[in-house]
Amino acid sequence: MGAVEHRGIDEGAVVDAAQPDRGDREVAGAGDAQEEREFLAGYDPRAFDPMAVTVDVVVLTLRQGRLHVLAVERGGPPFAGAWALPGGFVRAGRESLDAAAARELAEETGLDAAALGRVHLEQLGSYGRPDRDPRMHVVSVAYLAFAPGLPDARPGGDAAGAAWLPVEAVAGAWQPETAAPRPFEQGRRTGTHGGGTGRRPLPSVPGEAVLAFDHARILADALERARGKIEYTPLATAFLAETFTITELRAVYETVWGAPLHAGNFHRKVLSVPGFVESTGQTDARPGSRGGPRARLYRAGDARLLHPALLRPDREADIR
Amino acid sequence: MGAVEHRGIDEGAVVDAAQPDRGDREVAGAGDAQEEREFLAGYDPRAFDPMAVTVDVVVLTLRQGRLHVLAVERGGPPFAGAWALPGGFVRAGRESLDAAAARELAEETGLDAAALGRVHLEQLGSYGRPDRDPRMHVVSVAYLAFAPGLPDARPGGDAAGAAWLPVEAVAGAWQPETAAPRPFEQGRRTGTHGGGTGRRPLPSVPGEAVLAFDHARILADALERARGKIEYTPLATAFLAETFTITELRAVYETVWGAPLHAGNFHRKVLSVPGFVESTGQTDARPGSRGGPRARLYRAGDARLLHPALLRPDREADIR
DNA sequence: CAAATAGTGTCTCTTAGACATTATAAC
DNA sequence: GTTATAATGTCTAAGAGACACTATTTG
Repeated sequence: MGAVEHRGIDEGAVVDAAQPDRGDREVAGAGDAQEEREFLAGYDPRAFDPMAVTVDVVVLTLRQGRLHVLAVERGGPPFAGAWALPGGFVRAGRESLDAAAARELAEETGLDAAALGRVHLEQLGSYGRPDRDPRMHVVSVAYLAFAPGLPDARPGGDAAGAAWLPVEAVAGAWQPETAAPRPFEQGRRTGTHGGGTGRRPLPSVPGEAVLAFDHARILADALERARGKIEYTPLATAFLAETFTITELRAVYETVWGAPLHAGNFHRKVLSVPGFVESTGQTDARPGSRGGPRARLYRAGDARLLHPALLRPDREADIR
Repeated sequence: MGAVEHRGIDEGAVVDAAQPDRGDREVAGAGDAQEEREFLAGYDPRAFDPMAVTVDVVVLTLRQGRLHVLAVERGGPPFAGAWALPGGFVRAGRESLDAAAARELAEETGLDAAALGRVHLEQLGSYGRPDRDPRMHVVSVAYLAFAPGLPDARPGGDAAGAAWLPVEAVAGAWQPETAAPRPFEQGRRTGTHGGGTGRRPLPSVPGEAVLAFDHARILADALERARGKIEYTPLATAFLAETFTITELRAVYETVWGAPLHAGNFHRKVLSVPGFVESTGQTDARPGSRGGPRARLYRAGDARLLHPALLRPDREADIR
């Protein structure tokens, strides 16, 4: 993704010689249009191989100038004791995917409705390799959340523990081995991450947290989405309190992108994009600890897209 | 999605006062890490409310200078006789989501592996409102495909018919009522499209095709994704044959974006972006029917991202 | 010949980015 | 005073877009 999106890659691949083998189809009978009621009355939802649907949420926040992800310690098998993304099964027939993600987010963060109202939550993508969970075929719909500074994590639900992990300390997340777009799922499985076997991932560099299932892959995709998203939306403000300084906003970009930005140019750019931030007229109560004038305070503007977008530095290198 | 993604909006919302009610959690027992094997042996996948997972594919192509989407006529209930996106149930335990989408694509288009290799296929997003399918809670993982000119559609699988529908002729797809980002699913249901009740959608403007389920919403999201995707990737070439002229490429952009582009500037821009197209040294065998020089032929280059990206005209208007 | 199209050249305006400068505060 | 930071100004290069122009083909 380039300047104007010079934006993150969502996901993409070319079909590599799909092999359409015949199989079961679901729609039973060929009743008339009128008699759908009868059809539905006799419909047996358990006639298929069972599948489960979960939501997993990648909650990102900034703590001490570093990007952190919320992780839970699994209290039961599979992967008992391992770190995982917070998530859980969707309640069949009772909630939508978005509602399930919002519920998991609320449960695991322990935030009240007011605080949750400032959290950005969006769907990231779905992950459905048959072997990604050893119990059964589980399709996980991953969500991505941007949260402002939050209190220490506390276990919610069945989790044995919860913690904010620095994303650089998660194996395979910050710098995924594959700079290339994700290879088509059904094809080659040469990559090492993703826990493709459903077994516990192999130990990695000491000090690095290893995530259960394919959650390292999900986190890597989430980080790439986040990097792209703040280019063309004002969602970097979702990492900050209701009012913030331009310097704090710049710190968000520098942390998420992992690259320093020019303070002066960034400042002018942010103020020039319509609707990105609006002035509060206030100045920061706690001035810089090492001198300097009090910074002005801003709040998020009403724009939902940045135009022109911000440009991530040094994109030429990884274009191809 | 902006310039560099001035790119399409993927999806996003703010959690509006989620209501976390307690409920069943899935992970049974709290066995030791060592005994996962025993746990799995006694694991009953049917212990949950049943859910089904389908894939639906939005196959876009250009025919006679208009954007078309592949649709099938449903052969059985629900929505028997109505148009729908091609798709079907994922084979539990036997295929990944990507594989299921590729299989459906192959079945419904009838293309061979060679032709499929030129089709771009990517995951679009998942749709999981509990009432989107009257049979049961069905989560649909939607995929988006860009295909070059294809033969007439023919029914595959259980479909009663298949056709390429001009997207402007599909109710609620080309210009969705909500210019705003999709409202959070669990919240307000004021919109008219999506077939939220699970019943057959209400009749719309005569001559407009009405899609079953929430497929109009999926198609609308797919079109927005497509509009953004061709800004920062060279995937517009996926709509064309292996070799093409710059004018043909421009027609793709004009059709997908629904806006005319300046021929001269577009030409220079395309040739200036590294890796977008590469020359074949050939010229078009069939020159323009109304005069003019023979156009040079190009093929897709090796870039996966365009840098700098192409800019969609007139984005200022719909920023907020 | 006229008309239409492919491809290139020229100019202007906007923007990104490098860098300098001024102002304000802590020490 | 020195040092650090906030905020603004200046300059250059690149790119977008408007427009003009030439070349090549059909009829």
